[in-house]
Amino acid sequence: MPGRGRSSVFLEVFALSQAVRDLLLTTMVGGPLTPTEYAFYSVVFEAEAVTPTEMARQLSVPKTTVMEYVRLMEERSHTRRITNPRDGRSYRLTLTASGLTAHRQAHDRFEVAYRAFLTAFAGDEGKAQARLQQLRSAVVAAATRGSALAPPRRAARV
Amino acid sequence: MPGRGRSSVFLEVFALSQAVRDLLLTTMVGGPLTPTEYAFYSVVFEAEAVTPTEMARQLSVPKTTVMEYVRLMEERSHTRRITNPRDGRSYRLTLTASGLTAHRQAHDRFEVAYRAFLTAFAGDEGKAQARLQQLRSAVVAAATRGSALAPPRRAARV
DNA sequence: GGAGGATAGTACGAAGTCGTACTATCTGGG
DNA sequence: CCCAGATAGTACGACTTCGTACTATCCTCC
Repeated sequence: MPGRGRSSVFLEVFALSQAVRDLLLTTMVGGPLTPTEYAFYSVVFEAEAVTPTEMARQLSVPKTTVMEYVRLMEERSHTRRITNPRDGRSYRLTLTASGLTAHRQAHDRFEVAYRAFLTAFAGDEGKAQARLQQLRSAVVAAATRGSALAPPRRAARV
Repeated sequence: MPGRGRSSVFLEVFALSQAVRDLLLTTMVGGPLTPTEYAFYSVVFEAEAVTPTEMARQLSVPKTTVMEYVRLMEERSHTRRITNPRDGRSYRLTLTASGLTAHRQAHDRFEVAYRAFLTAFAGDEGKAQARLQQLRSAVVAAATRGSALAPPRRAARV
């Protein structure tokens, strides 16, 4: 019998992400971007130009969610599409001038929260980030193997 | 100028939580509980008896979200209220027999995913969990200080 | 070089999650 | 004892996020 288990890494990840969300919400309120929006803008910003699918991969988020934010960014004229001559299905996104401005302004607020966090965190930021990436790699690997073995969502008959 | 920043711990936390969510969704589908439901059930299970507010604190989740899950659990008769003679506003929750059964069944599926993760993760589970808790503590601390200084949501005039 | 399967993006509707505002109860000081 | 402020839970509506199903384009190998 499980008894009073020591919980799990996954439960702690869940709680951690909620805490981050909460912190950023209170800090970034009043700015041009919500925390989640800022995350998507940042991916476009750092990559210079990305496809929606690539964004989904980098954030481990479903495509449909990405598309919702793409829609939002375009509605604000914060992003522009670059057609990909190599692939007619796809396109790449970049931030427009106003998109860059919004990102920078949001970044300033983000930095306030982030610095408060770093102050409270007695540890190596780089190491922490590396460990998180390691965890995610393992989770993604587990998901990949799992879906390779168990997934027949629709039945994969021979 | 930020250039192509190395991203941040927060962005990685976001991506990690999404990856976990994705893994658990595919693994726990077909079971009695969704991954998030399982999280809430687990808190009640491990604590024997908890108040909604305590659940919110443990998971860093808003009270309203907790209440939605409490409603769900009660609708299924998976939980029971224990009135608190000390505090008439509050009550504590415990899992009923059927609630325990659902939790155990969901737990079995959860374990499959969790073991797949542990296999892929070449590291110390306990340490990883401890580091995550450390991160959360820092985030919560930053949020607390922040709200103590900046928050006047309504204006805190003297 | 054409058919079959995979992949990129889209449309649409539904479920999950949450913020705001409110009521009831508790607690501490006058 | 009672008032003021704080805290526990609730009601309600809105926004976020997502799953499913679909179309268009690409790839590959016969």
